[in-house]
Amino acid sequence: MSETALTPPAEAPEPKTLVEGAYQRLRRDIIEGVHAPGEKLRVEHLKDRYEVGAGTLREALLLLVTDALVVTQGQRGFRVAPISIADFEDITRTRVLLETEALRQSIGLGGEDWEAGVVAAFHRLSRAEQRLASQDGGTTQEWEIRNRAFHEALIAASTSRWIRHFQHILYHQSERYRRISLFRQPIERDIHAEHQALFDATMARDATRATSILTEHILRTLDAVKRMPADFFSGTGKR
Amino acid sequence: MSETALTPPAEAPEPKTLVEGAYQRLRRDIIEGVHAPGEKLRVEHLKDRYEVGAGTLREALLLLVTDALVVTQGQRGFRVAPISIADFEDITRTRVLLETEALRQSIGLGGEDWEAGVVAAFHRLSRAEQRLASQDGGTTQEWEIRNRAFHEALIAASTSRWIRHFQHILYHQSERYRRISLFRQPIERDIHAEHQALFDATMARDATRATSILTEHILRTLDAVKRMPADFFSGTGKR
DNA sequence: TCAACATATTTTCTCGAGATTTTGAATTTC
DNA sequence: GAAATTCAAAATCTCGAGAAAATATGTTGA
Repeated sequence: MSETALTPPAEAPEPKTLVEGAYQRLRRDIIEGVHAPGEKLRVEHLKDRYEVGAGTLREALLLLVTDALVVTQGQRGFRVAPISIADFEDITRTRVLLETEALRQSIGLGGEDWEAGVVAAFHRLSRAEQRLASQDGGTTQEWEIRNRAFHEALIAASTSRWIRHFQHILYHQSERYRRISLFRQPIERDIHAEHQALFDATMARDATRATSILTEHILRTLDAVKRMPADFFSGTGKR
Repeated sequence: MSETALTPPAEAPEPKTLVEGAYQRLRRDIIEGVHAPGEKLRVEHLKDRYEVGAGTLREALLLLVTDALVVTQGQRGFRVAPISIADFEDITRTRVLLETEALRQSIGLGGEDWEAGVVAAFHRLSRAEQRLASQDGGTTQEWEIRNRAFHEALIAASTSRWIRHFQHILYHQSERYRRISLFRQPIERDIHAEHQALFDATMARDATRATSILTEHILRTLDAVKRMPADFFSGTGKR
């Protein structure tokens, strides 16, 4: 049994339909910057790249509106959602608000299954970080997936579907920015230390300390992006 | 110049396209319970009612997925999002989390324009409540619209687009439940008193008191729904 | 040289029909 | 009688072409 079978693919829930398939590939391409922020998404053009009909691609784009990765207005087609420092600051602070609340709930309510999930996710992430540090075949994409899995495991025991839903959306959003910041300034060693501290506080059921660490942890990425050249965001995809 | 021209219709931003038109009408029908929670939404059936093509209606349904008023899975079509007491409790508590934070920001940052907006919205709401109390041509729908306008005016000065976005979604959700509770137990006189207290605390820039009142105010609807017969939620639209 | 207008091209939006899949009923088998 | 299988009906998903709108281009006149 392969590893991907044990890990219900957090990213790819097996596309049951052409629309879902196009949706997933489009989403990944937008997050990875293949389609630049603000860029116009012409249906006729894209239907070749993703090998589906025009109507099908339109539906996929409509689904991306749900994730706020694509915007559409009136009769003027689709466009990749623009990015800006102000937007990322907003995303980050809202994420802190939701994710700390969810973590607080998890620590208060989580049972053994939740604990086991956190331990497993932390272990996986740690291994990926080791591999990344030693240049031993570790990929950023692998780390990205396991990082999200860890964050989601932390809040998995939250009773609030809605908080988890919104947190999911915001995580996708910040992924776009994180990718930019990593491009300039590769992963630093102390991210693992942050994760370790977060893990320890969580397992000790110390909600105050855990949420505090989580807040710092999330805000740190904001600082990294803030330090980037300001014109980085206005360069592409206008008009 | 009519009143609706001055008030950029918070509900109907002028459908520029058939999809948007069908989307708006469908959304209203779902919120009003024309399509019961859990009910299957057959495209062939609905395209007659809304007088659009099948593909167009599909796109409208996809847009409703964004608002989480419609759910879709794999190859099994569309369905009105189900409701439950647990879900409403979740919605309400998440709303409290977001809306109090947004109100706190507004009170801290809001300028004269924001104040003027709050005053105007409160005035409109008060008049609607007077009319409703005196049976003088006041409609519940009018009250509903102005109630939302008031709540949105309160947090209009928040810097967070994302919080406002999520709050907007949750408000639509709770509208479905509120409609049910009003059906059983009509508006009580003290709702106006709550609004008055909330208004006063906000204008006094007392963030602590204002958020406290807002929390109570929102939770009160939850209590009303909780007191309803439990089988109210499982009655319709199964399978 | 610039602005305003009219035209042409591109793009979006909309629709109906065909291919797949799911659902439901009837039949068969244990 | 209940479970499994088979077959028919219904519904979803998908596609390409035509109508409407927006954008780009070219022309005319001051």
